[in-house]
Amino acid sequence: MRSNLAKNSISKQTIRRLPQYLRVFYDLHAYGRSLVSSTDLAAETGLLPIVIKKDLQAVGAPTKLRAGFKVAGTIEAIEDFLGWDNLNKAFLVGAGHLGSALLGFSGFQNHGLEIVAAFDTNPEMVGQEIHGVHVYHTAQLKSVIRSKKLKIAVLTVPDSVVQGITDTLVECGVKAIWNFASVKLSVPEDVAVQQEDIAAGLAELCAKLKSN
Amino acid sequence: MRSNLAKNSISKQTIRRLPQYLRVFYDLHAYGRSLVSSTDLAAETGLLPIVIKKDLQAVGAPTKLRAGFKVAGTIEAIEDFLGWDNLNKAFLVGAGHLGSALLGFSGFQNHGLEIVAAFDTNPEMVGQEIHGVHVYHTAQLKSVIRSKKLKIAVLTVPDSVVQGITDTLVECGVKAIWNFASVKLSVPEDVAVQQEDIAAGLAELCAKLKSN
DNA sequence: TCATTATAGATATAAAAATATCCACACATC
DNA sequence: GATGTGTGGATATTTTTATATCTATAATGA
Repeated sequence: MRSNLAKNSISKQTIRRLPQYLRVFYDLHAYGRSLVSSTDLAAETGLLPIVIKKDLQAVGAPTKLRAGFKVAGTIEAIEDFLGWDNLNKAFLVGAGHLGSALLGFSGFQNHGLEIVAAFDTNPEMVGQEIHGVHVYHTAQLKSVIRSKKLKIAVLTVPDSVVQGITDTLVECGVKAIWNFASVKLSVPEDVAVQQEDIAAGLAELCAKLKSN
Repeated sequence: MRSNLAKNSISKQTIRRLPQYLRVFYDLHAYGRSLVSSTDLAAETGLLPIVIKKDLQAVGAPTKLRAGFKVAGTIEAIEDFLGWDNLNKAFLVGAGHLGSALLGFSGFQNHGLEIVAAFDTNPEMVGQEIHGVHVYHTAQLKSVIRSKKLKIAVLTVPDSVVQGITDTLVECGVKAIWNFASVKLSVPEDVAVQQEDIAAGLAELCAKLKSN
């Protein structure tokens, strides 16, 4: 029951490394470098040259023979692959600690994401601006999503309410959900969900610590 | 050049799923369930029964034949594996947006982590308490770490300063670093580093969105 | 008592990802 | 001009991870 779209078979791990490459290439570009080899990139990132070669090859990064990858062209290739060449409008539900932190993370501008609205149920929040983003009451979700035609949601709400909110979002035509709650979401097949679990990284760290 | 400690060969992916299992098992325990089958867990988590079986088997979770996994015993097994049965004292450097959000995340108490100090250079922050945690000036890093004998660091500082701070930490005997900055850290072999990259998840979401 | 059934356990297979090896090329150096 | 060298490209291999299949077991219920 897998996706029968070939989807060019670019691996999940490769995709997760792309932002890292992008940051390095931005730096190189700012420094005026026009070419960079996979061995140089390896020194910078801690990855193996072969991994880098294959990853960049996978997104069609342009090269110059015997000289490495073209910096400007590779940035374009990665941004194009991820759809980060244009800003996608998104909204955030749950303007608590984590939500506010995400709103304050200016880095999203470099990552194709522009958060244009936030929602919360806390009366003290509603009507405020957090880092320049207006906070609506969650009751207004439907009308705002529909009027602004938003398709991408960032969820930083408590576990207990996240499925209910998700159902509303799906109803409004939202097609991508970035979920920071620790609950698996039920959504139709055509809605993309990315589950974040902060504890997963901590577990990894603890396991490493133990084995040292 | 791989780790020649056999380290029981428990996979990284399995480790990353353990917190998810732990949450479900806490719930089951709270509801009074004493046994649960992998098929029930599959329905709850969205994972395949076979994955769950192998993961729990890997940490030595106790079972009852034909009836499933023992809830209380499995909690113990996972907590024991991750070292989450005791609270490990940790500290946080960089009490900005993300840092404050992490300090406010009470969930760490369930994840073996107790943040007992925070550090920042912002004079407005220093001396304050954020969610009950005292904020010291970063200049006091060495003395506080040494007097409290802290071994685990959470870094939510800007990319530009993270390596410098890391060097100080290593000098003070810190053995585990959870790094939220987007920079690969250079540390001695005996220091465990877990790199978090928020953009990796976003990249995954964007790729999924594209292929739908 | 006996067949049925749902379970973890064990083993086997498949898929994904990482890594190694070799090659043709164009630049630098002499 | 010749030659050595570092590059991405292509291919092959190994390792890791996910998934499928089969088995013995013990509770259940007729």
